[in-house]
Amino acid sequence: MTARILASSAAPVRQSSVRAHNLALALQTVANSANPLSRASISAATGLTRATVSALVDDLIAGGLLTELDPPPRTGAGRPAAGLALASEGPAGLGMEINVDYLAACVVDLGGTVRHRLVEHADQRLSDPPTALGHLARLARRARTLAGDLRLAGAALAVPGLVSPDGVVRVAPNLGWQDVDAAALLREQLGVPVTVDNEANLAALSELRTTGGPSFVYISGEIGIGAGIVLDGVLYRGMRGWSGEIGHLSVHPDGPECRCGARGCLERYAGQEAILRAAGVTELTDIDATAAPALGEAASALGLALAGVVNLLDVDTLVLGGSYAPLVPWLRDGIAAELRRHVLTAELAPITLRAAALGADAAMRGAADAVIRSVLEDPATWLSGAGRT
Amino acid sequence: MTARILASSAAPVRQSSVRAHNLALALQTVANSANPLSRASISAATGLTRATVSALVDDLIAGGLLTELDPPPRTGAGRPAAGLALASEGPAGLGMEINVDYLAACVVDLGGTVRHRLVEHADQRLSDPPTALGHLARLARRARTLAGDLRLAGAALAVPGLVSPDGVVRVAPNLGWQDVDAAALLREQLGVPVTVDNEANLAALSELRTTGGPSFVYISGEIGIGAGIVLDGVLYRGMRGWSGEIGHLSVHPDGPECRCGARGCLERYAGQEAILRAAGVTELTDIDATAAPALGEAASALGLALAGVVNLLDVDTLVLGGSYAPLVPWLRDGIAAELRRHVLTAELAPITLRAAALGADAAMRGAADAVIRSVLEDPATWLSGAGRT
DNA sequence: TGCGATTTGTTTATTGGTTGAATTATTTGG
DNA sequence: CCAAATAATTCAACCAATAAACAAATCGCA
Repeated sequence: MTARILASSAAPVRQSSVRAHNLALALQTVANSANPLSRASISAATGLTRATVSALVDDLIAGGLLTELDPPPRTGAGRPAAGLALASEGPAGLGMEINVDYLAACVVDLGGTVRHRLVEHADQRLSDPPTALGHLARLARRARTLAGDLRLAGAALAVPGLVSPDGVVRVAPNLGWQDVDAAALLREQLGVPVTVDNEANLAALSELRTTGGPSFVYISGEIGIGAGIVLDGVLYRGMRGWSGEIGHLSVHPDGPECRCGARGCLERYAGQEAILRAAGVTELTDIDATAAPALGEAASALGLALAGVVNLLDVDTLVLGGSYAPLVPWLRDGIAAELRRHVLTAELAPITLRAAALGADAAMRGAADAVIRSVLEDPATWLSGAGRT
Repeated sequence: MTARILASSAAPVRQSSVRAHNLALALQTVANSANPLSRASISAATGLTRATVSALVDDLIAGGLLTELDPPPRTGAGRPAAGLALASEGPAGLGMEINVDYLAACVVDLGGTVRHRLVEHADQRLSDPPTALGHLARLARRARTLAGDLRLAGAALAVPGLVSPDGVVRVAPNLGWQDVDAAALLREQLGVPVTVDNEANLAALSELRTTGGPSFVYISGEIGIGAGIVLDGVLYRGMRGWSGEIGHLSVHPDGPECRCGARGCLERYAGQEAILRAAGVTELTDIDATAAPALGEAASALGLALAGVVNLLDVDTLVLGGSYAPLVPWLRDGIAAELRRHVLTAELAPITLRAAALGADAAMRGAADAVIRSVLEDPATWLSGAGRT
């Protein structure tokens, strides 16, 4: 998690941006530490003066982003340090997800703790977008109340589809949606700023928080197949927010026809439906070691596609998430074999292939994370009072 | 070209970094303008005060990065503006390239003008790395002298192979090189800092300077096939500098065997050798409209691979360079057809497919550009006197 | 020819923010 | 109970940007 506030663009830098950057730096130093930090250790870690850190921390405490812990952990001689930690009663993030057969919402505090979580199973293909989003908003409000009415810094929604940067769902095939302004609809009902993003992108973000290396690709195996791309610690969304659409990479150009019109797409071999059919079961949870050999074709199709991803992006880690996560034991060898065969640099450096840390909640958690991440990356805006609820 | 100086990392920001950023901002504003700018127009373009801009410009002129033009372009009433332009006698970049059958070097000034250019045709597969680099260094020194002994900000070398960030050529199959510390060898002989990069990466950089949109992928068709990835105006090199290795993407998993050991790699269909064979000629320049139909297989293989790239990265532009550039008229339709078929978002937004602006010099020019780009992005370091020659 | 309008560029006092050194606060060890 | 050690705060100095006033150079029009 790097501070990028001054980075962005061709904007001039004034002194206030310096403060904004350093506030973010101090805050993130605390956020990235497992245990409470003292002002002195923040100073040591960042290179800022103790005087500066004190001033920054004062602002952060006054703004409700940090709290001073009463029982400071003490060692050796000298005045004991005051422990600093992210304020659990500070601004929280509301994460939501809508998918084919459920709605979900959760409230996550600054420290990353899930304060409340609600899931409602219901087939969303039947309801129209405003109704579905109305249900979701109600669920979210309930979650918020049950979490103790924390102030919200914002909300984010994970959607299985293509989303424009302005929060409009351009197309979500499995929901039957097209050009739905989900951000505006939810904003109206929740009264906080709402961002909308593809589920794979947000799931990748959650992975970044929990165990992420700087660069990896998260493969989300749901009904479709998507990928969230994290490069140098930053989620890459693409020019229009449509990156990571790997479900229709061509695996066998002369293979069976796909619903997208092309032939031999990855989804035909490694989509949820294809995997269930190959294993001869109707539920993913029914798959066990005896069904594993049947997954060989899915694994090598995935491996072929992922080899292409690694060749193109030079990432050293692939994370299998969504419905792939529990199947990793049966998929790993088949994927790894294709990676060895097709990745040019496989001999120069190993590729890590692992299951996602979070399960089905990944996208929703990533949505909440995206909100608190925005606060951690730009505390100055929060402190100035803009966007408080 | 965006200023990223304060961006980078978890570094504290002091006042001097503010100055560094704003120096870069002012300088780049001039660099990105087609005609000379006044201090006032820099102020208007950046949002910085006229007073601040004056101070910045004074520093930049004193440091030899900008010059004041004597005949200022005048319009309307008011005190005439003093024209500011990049100093053509300021620090220059030395760009070098080594490839299978030639060595090349050029000197490019701050404004992007090629001041001198030398190419020496010779088969490099016969000579060992130190000898080849010695030849190259001599060529570079001659180019430097013939360009009028400009001060150099640095040098960069384009290599057809995998290069580590520290400038070591890990493997360059067509040169027969392995683990060659090209940066150190050249540094010793040239007396300036040397960076080394993959030829496709640097060619992409040259394209960014000349006509680049913010995000595109440059496909370099040489003996092998590589890609340079530019995302949001920044060259993405990958975790270890090995991004863009698309030559061995799998097109037909059951296709003919490739020298890499796998089957049906892109290179087998669209590599230089495959294209010559398909067209039934021995020189690329012999290809004309009559040979065009024979390129259908190459085009669709390329299209298939590039469709995957677009699906993954969501870029809106593909630039065909190297030996592909002159073939674009015969390749375009075949590639576009596959893109239409396989790119999910093709209906939502068009994909631009075009030939590279620069020809065979692209990589060498990109190398020189990389050097002057480093000055434009961080003028403060140059002004402070570090790295002057 | 001369004078006001206009635009460019510089000067000066002010402000915001970091720094470094000195100072205060609070503990451990002898 | 005092010295050593470490944490945190205070305060003068400094750096860089800002705003506003000022100087410079030209045009337009009488």
